[in-house]
Amino acid sequence: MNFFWEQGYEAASMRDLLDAMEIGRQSLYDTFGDKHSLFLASLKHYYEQGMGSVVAQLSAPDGGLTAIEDYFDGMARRMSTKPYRSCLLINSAVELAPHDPEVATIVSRFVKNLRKGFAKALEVAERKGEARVDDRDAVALHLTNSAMGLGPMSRARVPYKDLKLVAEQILKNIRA
Amino acid sequence: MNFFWEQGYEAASMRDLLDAMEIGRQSLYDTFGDKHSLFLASLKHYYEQGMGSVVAQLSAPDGGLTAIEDYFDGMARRMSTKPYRSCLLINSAVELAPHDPEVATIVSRFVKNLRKGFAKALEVAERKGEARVDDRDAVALHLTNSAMGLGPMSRARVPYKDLKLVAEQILKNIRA
DNA sequence: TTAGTTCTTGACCTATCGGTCTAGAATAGC
DNA sequence: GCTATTCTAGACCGATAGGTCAAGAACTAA
Repeated sequence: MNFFWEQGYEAASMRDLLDAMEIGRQSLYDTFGDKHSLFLASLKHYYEQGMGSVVAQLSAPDGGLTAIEDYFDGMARRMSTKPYRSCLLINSAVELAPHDPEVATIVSRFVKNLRKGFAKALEVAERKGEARVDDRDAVALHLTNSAMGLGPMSRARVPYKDLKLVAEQILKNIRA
Repeated sequence: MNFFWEQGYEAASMRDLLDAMEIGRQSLYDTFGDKHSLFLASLKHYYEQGMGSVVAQLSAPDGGLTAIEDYFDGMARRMSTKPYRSCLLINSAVELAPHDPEVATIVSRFVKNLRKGFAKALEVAERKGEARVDDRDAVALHLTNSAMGLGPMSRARVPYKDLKLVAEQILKNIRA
């Protein structure tokens, strides 16, 4: 997963992956079948063990604006650590989704969940009086778009301080 | 250029490129050298003949808010036309920039110019009384991030009406 | 101890990758 | 009409891609 995350799908050769995983060739093929299946397993793992819980925290009943802030701060920080890997789901959306239906399905589900998460967080924030938005769904969509933007930004080597500035600006726009 | 734009760098084989370009194999190698040089030529062409002028229009002395609006509307529209190609510069940032210094340089220059363009448009908008922003550079950065977000969004098949909604929301945030 | 399973090693396979070479066809300039 | 350059067609190249096979090593359980 980490290797695909850094290198992308096509640029990661099975040789490199085997070296990185430090297992035997046959073990890998016995366990995962082929490269594409291995990638799908990686992407699902990333989603379920990684981003899934991060997205889920947006829907926390006591989250609200803090949950949104944590999301963007966390993303900005993760995006800016040593190997600039961006986010595997965003990378996959760009590189593979157009000609890989299975990847497209996973990516699409992620985007929908993220959008729902933001909508929920906004709802809580409104109830707590932290935010005031006229069209909650449109704002949730805008937040989703901003989240996706951080991927290309980090790969373009935009430094942490600027990503942090983006995160602050996003929050400023919805804060009451 | 169009083929790379749709398929990405690695996924586009020289065979496919030759078919798409409808020229002889040797003509291509004589003219461009190799695949990587061909790609760089494509990316530069895309930048100079395509995005360059779009970005430049942001700095138009009479642009202001309208220029920003046109930029996002245009992007949303272009992103949503038949083959969902996103933007070649954003695609390249994600797929290649981390391990391709030459691509990284072009992409980085693009991001900087886009940011400057937004800053200039905001300056004009403020002077015309169309917008009021507290930290112009931070807002420009935020707009840049939003622009980058449209790439992954379109590749994730988010429909036009939603991208349009994102564009409207962006404008709403800076309008006076 | 021993039988059965799992893991590792590395030789091996075919297909395709990017790229070269050559010889003929077309197209220019004069 | 002739020469020189450019383009095309397609055979060809080594390297490497993803993937298979077979045999031995290591571990597990009774």
